[in-house]
Amino acid sequence: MGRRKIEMKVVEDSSSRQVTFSKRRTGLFKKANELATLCGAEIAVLVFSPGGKPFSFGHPNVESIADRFLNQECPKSKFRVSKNDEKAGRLNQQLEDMESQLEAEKKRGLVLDKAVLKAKGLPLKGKPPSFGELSRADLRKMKASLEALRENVKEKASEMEASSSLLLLANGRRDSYDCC
Amino acid sequence: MGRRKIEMKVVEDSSSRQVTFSKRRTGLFKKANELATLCGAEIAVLVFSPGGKPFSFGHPNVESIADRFLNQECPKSKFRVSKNDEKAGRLNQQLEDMESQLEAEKKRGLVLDKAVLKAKGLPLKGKPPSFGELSRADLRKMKASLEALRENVKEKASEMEASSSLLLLANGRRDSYDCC
DNA sequence: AACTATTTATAAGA
DNA sequence: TTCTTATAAATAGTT
Repeated sequence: MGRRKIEMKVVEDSSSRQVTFSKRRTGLFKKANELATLCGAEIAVLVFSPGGKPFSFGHPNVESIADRFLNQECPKSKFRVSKNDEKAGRLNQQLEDMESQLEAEKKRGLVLDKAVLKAKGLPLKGKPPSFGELSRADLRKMKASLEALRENVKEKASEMEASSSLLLLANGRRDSYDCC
Repeated sequence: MGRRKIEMKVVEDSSSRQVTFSKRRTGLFKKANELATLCGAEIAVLVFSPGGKPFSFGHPNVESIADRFLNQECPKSKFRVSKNDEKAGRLNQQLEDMESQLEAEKKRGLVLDKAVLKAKGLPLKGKPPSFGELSRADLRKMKASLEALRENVKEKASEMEASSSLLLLANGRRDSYDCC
């Protein structure tokens, strides 16, 4: 879609590849956002750049979508690639509200308030850890999340939601210790 | 992108919305595939249609992406928690210092005050720590995190969000073994 | 980061 | 639904 048509194969030049990645990732997230907005669809996009850096987009948020998929595709199939599952779920449509809220926050340039508030309330929902070992794992996550925050706090509105997910995980996932 | 430009708001007509969803979902997956192909990126896209039907795209597949995350984002070597170093009281004081420092950063355009307040309250607010060990660990973590925050609060947040997303997915998978 | 020439995606229409 | 086509968007190569 530009001056020339390009072959659909990996871009050899490292520099060009990085540029292409940046442009196309932006485009992909924009498309995802439009689909969510126009159709009231729930969408989550997870991406690892060629350099191994993670990016994501979620509407209304990645976490709920992931949970939803996991819960209904659980029976054996779990996650599969490019399959259209016919199992029906429930349409949750307060997307417009989210949109405008995020838009307002975006203008302020800062969108972590909600993430924080949300994260704050969730730790209580997890199963109470019996031993310090579990909490420590949580805290490790928290540390990681905050370090990430340090590196990266300026963002687009759409990214705020995923942030909350991270904080949520950091604070609430008691069962995550066994992955580290 | 067609005969006419359309408003970026939910398509009211149910039929049209369905058509738009189908077309755009196809387009989104195509874009995701191109990004993966051109840049060697790993991508997962999860979508719930307005009717609640799930669709997904993965390159190479969602699970591998989650696993990849776990392997690189949860190194055991990092974020170790020392057992007993400082007293809770002192940590609290440090947290407060951190808070005021962040307050200064806020004026520079970074709003993390709420994050700090939240973080500060969390350890004390959660389940009453039967073992002081937990509280101290919490505070220690928070302190470290906030120090990091103070250091430098700027970058792209997308990375951390993706991390959370993938973490969630990974955890979700593990959690769902029960019902599979 | 910006800027175009082109290629793509897609809103309407059939 | 699938195809067609006029336009809007995305973006490859360039500055």
